[in-house]
Amino acid sequence: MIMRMSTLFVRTLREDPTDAEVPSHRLLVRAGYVRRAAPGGFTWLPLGWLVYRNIERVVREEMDRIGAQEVHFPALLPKEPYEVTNRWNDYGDDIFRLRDRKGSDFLLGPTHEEMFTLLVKDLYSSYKDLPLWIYQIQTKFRDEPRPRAGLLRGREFVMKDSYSFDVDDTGLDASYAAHREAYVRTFDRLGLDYVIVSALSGAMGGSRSEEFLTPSPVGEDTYVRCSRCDYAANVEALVTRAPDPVDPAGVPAAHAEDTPDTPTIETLVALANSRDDLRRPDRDWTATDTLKNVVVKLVAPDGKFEPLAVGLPGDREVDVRRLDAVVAPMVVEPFTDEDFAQHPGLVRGYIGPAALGADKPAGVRYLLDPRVVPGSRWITGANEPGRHVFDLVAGRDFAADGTIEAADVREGDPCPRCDDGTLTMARGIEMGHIFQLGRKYAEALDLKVLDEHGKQVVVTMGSYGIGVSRAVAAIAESTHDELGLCWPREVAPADVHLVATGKDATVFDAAQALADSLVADGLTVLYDDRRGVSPGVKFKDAELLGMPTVVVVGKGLADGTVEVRDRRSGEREDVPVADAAAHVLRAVRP
RNA sequence: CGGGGUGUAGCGCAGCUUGGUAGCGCGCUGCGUUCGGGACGCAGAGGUCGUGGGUUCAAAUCCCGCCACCCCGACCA
Repeated sequence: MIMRMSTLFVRTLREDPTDAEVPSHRLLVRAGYVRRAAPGGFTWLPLGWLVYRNIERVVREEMDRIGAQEVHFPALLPKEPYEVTNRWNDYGDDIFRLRDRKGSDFLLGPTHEEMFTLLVKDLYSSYKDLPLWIYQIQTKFRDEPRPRAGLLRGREFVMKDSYSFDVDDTGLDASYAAHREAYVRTFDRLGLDYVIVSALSGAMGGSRSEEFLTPSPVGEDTYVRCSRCDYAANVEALVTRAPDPVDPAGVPAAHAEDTPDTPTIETLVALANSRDDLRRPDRDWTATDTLKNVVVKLVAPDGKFEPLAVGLPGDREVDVRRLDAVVAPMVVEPFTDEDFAQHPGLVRGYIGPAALGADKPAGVRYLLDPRVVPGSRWITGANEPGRHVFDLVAGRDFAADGTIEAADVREGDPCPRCDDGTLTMARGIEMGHIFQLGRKYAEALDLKVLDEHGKQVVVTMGSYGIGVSRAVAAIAESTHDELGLCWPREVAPADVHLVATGKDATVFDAAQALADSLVADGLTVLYDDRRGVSPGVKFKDAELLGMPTVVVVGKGLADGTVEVRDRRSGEREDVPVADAAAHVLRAVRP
């Protein structure tokens, strides 16, 4: 195929659009790949659509390779299946709901677990039919509170979502592994750098789950990696390494002390170190010795809420993102003055374990950070203004309703998997997510098959997503340079950008002949055949548009040569016209 | 949802304080010159000044509401 710059539906911009902040958004708009059409919605122009389709092709080929079969659902879906699984409510304001003329409720699909489950139920009823892997590449709709960063977070986007159906857990493991392999191959082919991290399954429910993240400063996910082993996790899914339980023998009985004007950890520690009767003989008290109890409100999708107390070492903060991820679909809100007024048992600034727990009068569920192990010794609130308890021992003096992962994660924290590794943090763009759903949807929607003994068994499922439209931006993000876009060969809109410079007709004749020859070899060519456009403009455009190989036919033609450039490395080489086609072919298909 | 900023031609911006003919650069059209790193001259086309209301003889400009975009926070595959 040949595309001519003189007729191509594109307009490159000399200056950056002001509403675009992240590089991929800026460059995709500047280079004429996409245009914003709606809040969180983009129009694909020819070059952008070519990249999009290339990515889609790679994704499709790798799904087909493992034996997944492509289907296609409507985007406009009925409410009922989503009511059965409760997601009509659990998704909250994130789904687009609409009503038809008869008053029936519909939604624009944010994801399709329910529909896939019902489709399989509709057609299959025997273990002999399983495993089954089906997928679609479909536009999804989510009413994001704040679309941002161009294609990276829109309200309308394209996702490849696939679903596996197995009769037992062993089968699910195999399906999961097959998809994981397919994703590895897909992202390798797309030329994306990626990290596979442990993840939470969030609103989807289920157990094992991993995300494919492309490291990027503009990414919205934070992940950790171990400095020694291969542990990697989204911070939301990080499991804290708990210290070993300690023997509390020798710790004095708990005793409450007057600690006036110590509403914060800092003031408490300072006071404890400044008073002879409270000072530790062996060392100073630190924030790590204190047990901070933070109360928040958990709000359910239906608006009902309950208080939750989180107990954690005083040097840690509650990370709302982590807490939120753990309590989904409930959301975390601050515990306000009015809320404290409703719970007189909770003394702001001096809350202690004695008042907390589902079984206590206040009835506040109490969950502990994993670092608060049995036998550990704490300074904490005495539930009276200006008083704290010392030498309160976990397990001996107080208990909680369980543990929770809600404390902030820091660089240098110990690795939860190996003994001497520490964690480093980075940001990434979520490109893919694979998880084992288990039987949640099959149970809710009653998807069962007969096993070999003639018994009804609930099917177990996996769900696997790739952000196809997001990948366009993610690849642009991770491959561009200061000159413009810089596509990997597999996804570039054309193999070769052929630039003819000057006004000499023989140059254009030679360029046309070379273009024809390359096309005959099966390459796609973007040919800058514009007359009267100065060479500088054409070179700048070629760099901005980002085809991997640029061929310049111009002044060298007098000596019988053309120039072949590699967009990424910037290397240039003059080659005889007669060898040009073969040379380019080798560059494109090494 | 809270705080801040911005909406004027396809893109980037000035004009608003102090109300009175809507401007500049790029891009676009025509003619001529130029032709390997975003050329030049001349002549043009193109704008409900985000939107709805208000004040006024008169509103891009002043006042109020709404919408959109960007940033920070909150929230979010």
